Amino acid sequence: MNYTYQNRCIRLKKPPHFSLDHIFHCGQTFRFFKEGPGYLGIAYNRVILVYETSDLFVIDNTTEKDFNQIWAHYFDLERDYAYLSQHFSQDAVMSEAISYGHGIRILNQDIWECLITFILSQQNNIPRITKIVSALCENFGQPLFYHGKMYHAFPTPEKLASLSLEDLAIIGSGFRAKYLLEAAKMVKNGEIDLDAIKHMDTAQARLELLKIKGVGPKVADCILLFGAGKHDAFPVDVWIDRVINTLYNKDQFCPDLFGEYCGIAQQYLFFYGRGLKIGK
DNA sequence: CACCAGGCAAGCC
DNA sequence: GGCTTGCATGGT
Repeated sequence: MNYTYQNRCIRLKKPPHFSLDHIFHCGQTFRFFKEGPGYLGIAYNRVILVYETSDLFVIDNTTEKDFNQIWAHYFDLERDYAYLSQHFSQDAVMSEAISYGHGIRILNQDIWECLITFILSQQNNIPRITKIVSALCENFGQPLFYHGKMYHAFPTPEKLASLSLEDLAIIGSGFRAKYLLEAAKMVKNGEIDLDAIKHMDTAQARLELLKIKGVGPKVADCILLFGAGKHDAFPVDVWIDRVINTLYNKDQFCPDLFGEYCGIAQQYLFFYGRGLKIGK
């Protein structure tokens, strides 16, 4: 990949179909926040500051090694979104959705973080999910420092498994707290092997995730798509359901319409449906 | 006040 | 198997 590196800062030519605003506002991650010209975020126990210009994508506070081992994959830079956009656009609704949400990419996030944040997402709204995840990290995550300011990593399974319901009350997650603790214990004691799940085929990985209380079909699909690199997972939430009912013939709609990358198509449909309040 | 939020588990039939 | 109901909390 063609980039320059100087002063803990990676600069590369902005990939086609790349928009930080849309990447961070489509509800896939809850750990990036608008700051100055770009976004400050925490992932993989690191703080980064990212921004884009008309022709550059810049990642600050990193190293060449981290860029190559973490961030290039995190931002899905190796994938040909131009081809995918063109492919999806054969469908008229998708063509509109892609135009509306141009530049969305599916981030490759840590699967443990996805498991917990999407358990928290059920029957909840995005601003409040963000608030709860922030409280979770601030109270139980390892401190990280950037420009003299303190941030927090996502808490480990071991840390979360060591907590009680009373400890967790402070994050205000309501009835979901018991699911969090149980999930953390299953990961800690090896009953659930998240790394193994990433190497299973999608159907088998899904069955594994469904063993966790608080993880149903929709949350499992979000974990598969955002945390396990399973781009054929197609999460159906209230917005996708409205889009299908409003803009497609419900009886005929099938995710396979978009093939092995239907999960990426889903993200465009979600952003489009939610943004325009389609079907509401 | 009622209603909703990137659903799910448990209880019914 | 499918259908219904309760669920914590905060925002509108």
